[in-house]
Amino acid sequence: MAARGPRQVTLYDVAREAGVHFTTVSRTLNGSADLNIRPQTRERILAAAERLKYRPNAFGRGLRLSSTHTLGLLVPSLRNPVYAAVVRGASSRAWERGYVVVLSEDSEGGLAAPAYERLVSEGRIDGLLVATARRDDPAAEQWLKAPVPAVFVNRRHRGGHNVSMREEEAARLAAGHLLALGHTRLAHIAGPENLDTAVRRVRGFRAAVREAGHRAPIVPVAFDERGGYRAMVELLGRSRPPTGVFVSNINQALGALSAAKRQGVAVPEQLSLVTYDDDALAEYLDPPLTAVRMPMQELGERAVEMLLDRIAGDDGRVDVVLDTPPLLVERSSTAATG
Amino acid sequence: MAARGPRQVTLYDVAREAGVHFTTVSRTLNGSADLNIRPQTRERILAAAERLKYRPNAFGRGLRLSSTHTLGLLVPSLRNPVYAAVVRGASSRAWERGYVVVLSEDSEGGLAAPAYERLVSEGRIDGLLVATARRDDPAAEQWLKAPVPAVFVNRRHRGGHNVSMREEEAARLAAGHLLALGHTRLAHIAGPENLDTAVRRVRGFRAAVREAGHRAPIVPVAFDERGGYRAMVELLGRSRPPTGVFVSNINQALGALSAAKRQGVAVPEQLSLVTYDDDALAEYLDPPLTAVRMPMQELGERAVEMLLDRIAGDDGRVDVVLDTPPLLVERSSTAATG
DNA sequence: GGGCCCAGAGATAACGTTTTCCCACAGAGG
DNA sequence: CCTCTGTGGGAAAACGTTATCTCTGGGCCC
Repeated sequence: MAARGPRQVTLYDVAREAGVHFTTVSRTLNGSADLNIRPQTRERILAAAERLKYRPNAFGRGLRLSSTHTLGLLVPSLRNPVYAAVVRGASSRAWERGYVVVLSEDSEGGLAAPAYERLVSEGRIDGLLVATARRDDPAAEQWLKAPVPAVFVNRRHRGGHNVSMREEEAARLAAGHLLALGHTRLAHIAGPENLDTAVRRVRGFRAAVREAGHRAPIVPVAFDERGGYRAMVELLGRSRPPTGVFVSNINQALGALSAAKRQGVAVPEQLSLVTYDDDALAEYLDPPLTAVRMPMQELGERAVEMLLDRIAGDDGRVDVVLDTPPLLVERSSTAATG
Repeated sequence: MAARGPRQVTLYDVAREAGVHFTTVSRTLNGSADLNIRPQTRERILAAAERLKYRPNAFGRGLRLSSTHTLGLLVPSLRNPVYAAVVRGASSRAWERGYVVVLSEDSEGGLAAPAYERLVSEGRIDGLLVATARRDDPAAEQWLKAPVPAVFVNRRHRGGHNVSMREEEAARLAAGHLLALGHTRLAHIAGPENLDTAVRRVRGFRAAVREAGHRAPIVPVAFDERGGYRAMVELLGRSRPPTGVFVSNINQALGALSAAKRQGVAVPEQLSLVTYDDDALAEYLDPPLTAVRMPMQELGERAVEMLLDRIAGDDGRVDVVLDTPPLLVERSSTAATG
């Protein structure tokens, strides 16, 4: 092995430098409750620690305290740019609190459960953020009675601790926008029916449409480009195709837009499109997509806070819904009916 | 705190169950070299471990072995879907090898260095994958002489261990495609000049164009939609605008395409566009983008392998270039010159 | 002046591993 | 009968922390 830098600085190194016992260093640095230390000694220790750039070894500390200062984060897919925002929010908030985040992607729906299983059974994490749970997921039940606390992100799980957003309202906002533009033949391209988050959007959309005295088809498909494409093809093939469509996810929106154009349907002239999930992406499509912006980064942050509370023993808040309201960002994919 | 499952199973638990000393369990499970153990005892131990689902505590083991079985991964931005593939490749390979990956995003160019600093100084990682280094990055130098080995991913750093792809060839492929279609007025929307990976693409593109007896402008901009947009506006504003453009990154391509359309330039009729980085995204744009597909997932996998070799003490391979050749995926954004 | 208390710090134990060393016992050989 | 050599496994130490318990002077009160 190539010669590398020196090994980590330990309490013993600092103690030697300061001329005290190593436990004294520990107590001083931790601001121990029964600290009876001469200011002068204290200064010497602090200076030594500073000079040597002492940082407590995470594994030594973890072993002693049986706390790892590490959180697990399970996300469905990193291909959805929106999850990048969740990851960012969670990582940065965790970082501020002295925690590290281990990410696990449930790309093809198989790795998350065993990955979690290993992280927990090896004692690597203090808690888990779950953004992947399906409604019928047996793994979710397992997480509930695991030795570490879990928080469901953007999912609501019975008996679990959840943090979510005002999704129904977001869907209402989108539907309301289309209705206000004079559209009466609406439709919703939804996510999988076993995803709580998708169901909530459906609920909001449906309620808004019904209140306006209309009915609208819901087409549930996978949360990706392909799903959106197929759903749009299906909708446009109907005898009375919709003139206003609310799409449940940005990847789907890309597919839906593509399908409309290939079928020769002009957006927004013949078809208005609103998408859930705002992202820089939406701005650069043709036409730029009207979108409902959701506080994804904040979602990640709050989830971490809730999890840290639970780790600290405070299980008080069970369901958190973010205050931040959905924001409709109007671009050029929606227009008044001719 | 809510009552949760029992604490972790330790060697002592297994030992009690099997009726032996706990160190005997450890040696048996690890297949220790000097294991002189009665087959019958061995079976009893294995069965007990199985029954109790024993998994060694990562921190106890880490402390003893001074190895964490954790790798750090620094990526520039998760918004680029291509990095999602790198993350996936690295995570899955690491997982197979019994390692865990800690992701750190260098979103606004500030967090990566301190994040790394903390991971290393707290003894949390055995090695680091760096996909963020700029050519002039002072942090990169620091990583070279750090107490843990680093591997640069998709970057080549002097004095470092690097794994990269056939990027020059990829750029040649793109340029060659445009030339073969009869284009003579080419241009390249490049990435930042202080990124090794961007420079290599420029080099390949420039060489191919020169060999064909032409000259072509290079416009270096940020690796995002906005950068691509501005670069395209600039190119189209020239007195002799290009008819064939090679874009260095999928996010840029989105911006470039958007700019062309807003300027009323038809793609591919008046302008052919090829992008580096293939992604499902490209398929659903209008028109679907011709792209050069690169083995991003394999890049992540190989980087992990190289890093694990280094951790094991094998510093043999210094520069790895993936064999997998770039693949031109022809779609509808390129066409022969009228 | 003797006991007491308190400041100021050292000593010890424990977290869960792995590794090295050691010990007991059996059978064999002299 | 005594040592010698394996065999099968126990004992101890160490990794770097933190929490608790203990020790040592010196000053104070009575």
